[in-house]
Amino acid sequence: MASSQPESEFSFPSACRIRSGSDFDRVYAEKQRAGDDVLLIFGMPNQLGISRIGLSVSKKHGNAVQRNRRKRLLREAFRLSRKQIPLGFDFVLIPRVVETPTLKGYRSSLIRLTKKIARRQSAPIKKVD
RNA sequence: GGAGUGAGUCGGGCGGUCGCUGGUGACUUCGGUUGCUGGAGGAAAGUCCGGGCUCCACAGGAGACGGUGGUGGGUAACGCCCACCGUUCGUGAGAAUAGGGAAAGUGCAGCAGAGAACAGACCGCCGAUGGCCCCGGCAUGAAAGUGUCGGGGCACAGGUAAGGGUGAAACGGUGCGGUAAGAGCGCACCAGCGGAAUGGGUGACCAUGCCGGCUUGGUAAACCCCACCGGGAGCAAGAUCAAGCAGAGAGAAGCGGCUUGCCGCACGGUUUUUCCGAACCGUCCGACUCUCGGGUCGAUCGCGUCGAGGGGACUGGCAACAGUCCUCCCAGAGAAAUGACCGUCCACGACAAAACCCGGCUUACAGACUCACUCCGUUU
RNA sequence: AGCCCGGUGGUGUAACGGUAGCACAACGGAUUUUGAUUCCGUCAGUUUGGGUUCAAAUCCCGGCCGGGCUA
Repeated sequence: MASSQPESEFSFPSACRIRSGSDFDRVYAEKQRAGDDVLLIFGMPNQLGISRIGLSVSKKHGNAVQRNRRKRLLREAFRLSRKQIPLGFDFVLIPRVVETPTLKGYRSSLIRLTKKIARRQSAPIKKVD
């Protein structure tokens, strides 16, 4: 990802998503996690210089519409908060079962928990301010 | 105006900002950037049927197993749809209907009840006939008695399914005759069953009268019989390419002889060494290279411009639907695209999101609207 | 996404179409100084809606819930 483009700060290209099952398994195997009332996050550093997210929404959240709703809110939260999220990590986001999820809640949890994981990692990480 | 029945349509709108994604054009440092444009449903759902498509299997027939079950149409096909018939429900518009066969055969019916399937006598009724008892007459006899006729009684044999009660169901109903009491025992009408006939209908079936024996029950979503249909699996099907790993063959650097572990020659390495030559070791495995077929991760196709497609008009048909012409191209992802925020309007937005594609069925659903029809009330 | 199973008290399980049993658990009582054990009793169920049948946990058709297999 050394190439630089005039890409908007709020964009969300497909390169920022974890796409393969082996990547998911690696993140789970690292067992670095942080959580609160609305979210549970697994994380580990990658060597890409960019942070990626993967989503895992269980059937407990309801039907396909309810599950899609939560995934979209999480993606939106990530997209709008990319400046505040540490770079160079793979995160797997698992929402907890909540009746009415909100974008605000997901954004604040996402920022707080990803920073928590990044701080915990002893490996040298560069942060965005 | 109220209540309702049936069929159908829609299922938040508009504007802005930031994003995602397919197609296409331009630019490109080949990473992308950018213009235009498309981007969930009536059920996308449940996966209950039917097809297309793909692979596997496959001579034909019968049987087994499974499914369907009024009739006639529609359809690629169906368990779907349309029209009609029968039955049941509703004042009605209409609704529901797995609706072939029980006089092919087998089985089943708890409890209650007297009796439950070519049934049955508990109470009741009768007791004509037979039996027993009493009284009287006559005959016979010396008498006891016996026989016979008449009258009365008992309810013993027995007769009786009209009445009671049980049950989901009790072997037709009403009336007259009949009888000891009764009974389709006889007759009339009604209901039901069977038969042939006439008329209508393609048909299911309907209508009409006639004849028959007087009755032959229920259950096949029990086994079964009859008719018709069905090969199996499913896009995680399947096809192409193919890291890695494993396999086979060949090569580099081995062949020959026989006494089968030795000899001969060839080659490679080490030592001695300028070279030749000599001595020793090796030419076994492994590694390496090439080829081959199979094939995992992954990639591409399947896969969405072309379909049993959508819209419109006309024609045929009661309709489902079919035909002709014109017109349109209308989601295509792959950890999986439609979202977020702001403003604004209103009946404040239900159920719910494609994953190979179609035709149905079933189930969920805030509300809004259209058409046709029925009943009740009011006015004229 | 496709395919395939199952559902009986709180739990584990029985029941040719004919009164839904059994064990454990829970509760109450007796025995015991108390508790355990033992004995007696009580409570509680066919996942749900229809249909067939005189009668359905059972047969048939939908819904709901749970589980499994296929990369």
